[in-house]
Amino acid sequence: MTLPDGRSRQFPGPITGAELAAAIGPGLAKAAIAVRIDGRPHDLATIIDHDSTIAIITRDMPEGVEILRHDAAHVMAEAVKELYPETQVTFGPATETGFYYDFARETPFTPEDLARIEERMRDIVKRDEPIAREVWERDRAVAFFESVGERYKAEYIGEIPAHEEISLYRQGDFVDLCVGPHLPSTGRLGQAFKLMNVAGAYWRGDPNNAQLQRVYGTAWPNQKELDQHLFRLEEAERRDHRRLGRELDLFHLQEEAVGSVFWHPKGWTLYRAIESYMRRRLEKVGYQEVKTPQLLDRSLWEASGHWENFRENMFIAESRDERVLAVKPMNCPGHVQIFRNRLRSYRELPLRLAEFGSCHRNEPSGALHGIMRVRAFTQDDAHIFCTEDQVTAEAIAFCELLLSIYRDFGFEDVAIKFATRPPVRAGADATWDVAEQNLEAAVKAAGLAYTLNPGEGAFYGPKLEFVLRDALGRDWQCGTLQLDFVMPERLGAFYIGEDGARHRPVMLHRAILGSFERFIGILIEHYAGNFPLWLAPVQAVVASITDEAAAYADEVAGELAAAGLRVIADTGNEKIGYKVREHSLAKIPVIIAVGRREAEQRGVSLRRLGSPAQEALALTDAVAKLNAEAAPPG
RNA sequence: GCCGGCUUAGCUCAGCGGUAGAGCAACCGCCUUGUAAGCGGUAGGUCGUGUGUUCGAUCCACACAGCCGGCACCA
Repeated sequence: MTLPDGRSRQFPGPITGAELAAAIGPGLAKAAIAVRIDGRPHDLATIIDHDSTIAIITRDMPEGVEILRHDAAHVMAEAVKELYPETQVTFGPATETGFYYDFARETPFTPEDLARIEERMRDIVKRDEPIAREVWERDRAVAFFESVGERYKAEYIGEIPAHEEISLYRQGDFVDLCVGPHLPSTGRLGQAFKLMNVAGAYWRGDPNNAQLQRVYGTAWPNQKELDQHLFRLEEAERRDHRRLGRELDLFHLQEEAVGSVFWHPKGWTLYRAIESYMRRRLEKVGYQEVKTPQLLDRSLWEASGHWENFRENMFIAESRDERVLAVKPMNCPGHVQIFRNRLRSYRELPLRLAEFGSCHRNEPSGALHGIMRVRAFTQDDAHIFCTEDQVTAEAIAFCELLLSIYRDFGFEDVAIKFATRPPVRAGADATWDVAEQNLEAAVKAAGLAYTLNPGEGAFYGPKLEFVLRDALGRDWQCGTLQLDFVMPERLGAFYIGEDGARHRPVMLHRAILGSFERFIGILIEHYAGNFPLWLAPVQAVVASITDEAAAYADEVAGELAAAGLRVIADTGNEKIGYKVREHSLAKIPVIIAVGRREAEQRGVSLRRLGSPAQEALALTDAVAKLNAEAAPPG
């Protein structure tokens, strides 16, 4: 047996994973929950009867935690079957932070049911029931599950490929179809789990199927990690952009404009700070800003293919002469109109048209979420018209721009996904071959690592999806780069080449922030509302300590404002401690206190959000210093 | 859109078949203040909307809307 450290051990005959772990050491035997044999995970009870590469999987390894969570799902299913025998079990996998199990049941589970189920799960863990794997003959397994009324399980067996084993796992009186591996016994799960909530979920993810009851839980190797996870959830709640949006007076939402944001002065200041930053970054690298109509005739959407693919999600309007118009759900057809409005020469390529494009999409009501998923939003959209030869250079330049901009917003960790042709699409397969090859070559040329996201491309082309990781470790897909050979053809875009003939341009659809609304939501949560100085809606407050200093406070605020800072004066009749608290809660980055002393010396006392330290400065120095600090990056 | 839950003052939340309460915020006054809550007072609600049951509904039932958690969707 070859072990992970490269050493090998000899055994006289076949041995189980558990015995192997025990042979290595008692500590390992205790922590062991499964064994990896020649790269594949198995139960500890698996008999190893040939020379193999072996690794013991312990409960603190990522692979081990996944098994633990999968077992938690099984224990939950056992608990549910004991408490509610009429319930059918379906699927119950591990997730990122826990597990779920989908149950088929007439009456939905209530929160009280969850408490009962969780209690019973703890009993089952205490019972420490052995978990045993059995391989069954296919027909017998189907007959068995049908006989016990588990129709979903029986149906699923029929879809397991013929060459695969049908394995069942038995714990106590509960038997479940499962590939495993699993723990040796229910006691090994431990008690560091918790049921979280119930939700509806379609059988096999298909809305045409029955809706099942999905019970979510979280599970960890030990209580400490469970507690940490629950604390992270609380932290996420504290940072929730809907909560901070209200507390910081950034925006609100209301029934009369579902899915649209009412931006308040502070929120709009933040929005404009981001917009002007983006505008400057784009101009520097050769984009030209445009603005295209909100309403465009139906015929254009038919030509682009959007009418066919997204009709249900478009807002439709009618003009008085009975033309049918759609409120634009995206900007590309508009940009193509600008491109094809006159003859274009190859000398103009690459032509980069950018728009802070205000779009409307009639999203299903259940999809809406704060300002992250809305019906009215603005994209930092642009379309690059270029030749096939220019694709790689444009793609590399775009990736560099995107990563640099993400860094400026405090996102260092960015993953890339490569999304290939979807099942329903426009354009010939040969066109897709070329597009996918080009995009793959481009991302490789940019020297960036990516993972494949098969079948997730846009209907007109493959795409790169840029996923950033926030301060809480959550992933958000924001940027995109899409390579499109289809739209230029459908909308009749061409340019005159060096040879004097007409050629089709390639179109790159690209966005960095995605939507302003969503990106601002992400920023709020990433920074927990503590924006860096250049983004803070109010950058500084000048608070007077006594009435005597009020006039001077106004003067200081005036000087800072004249230097271009966003500043307010607080000359109200409150103690300085009260003012510091109020403005700290409002997350204003700089609080400047001025009393009689400062007024006499023309100085300020400066304090940063989150720190009790005070800094005494001359007014002129403070203005220069803050002004320099508040300069946007890039 | 689907499943489930929720909806009481600006916010956070009590409450109950006999038409409502707290804290914070707001407003007014006193205090003239030195770095995360000084003190006192005042005002504030068609209990999401509609229909029904009832002598009487914020409370019970039904419908609708919005929101929340998921699912599905995301050009």
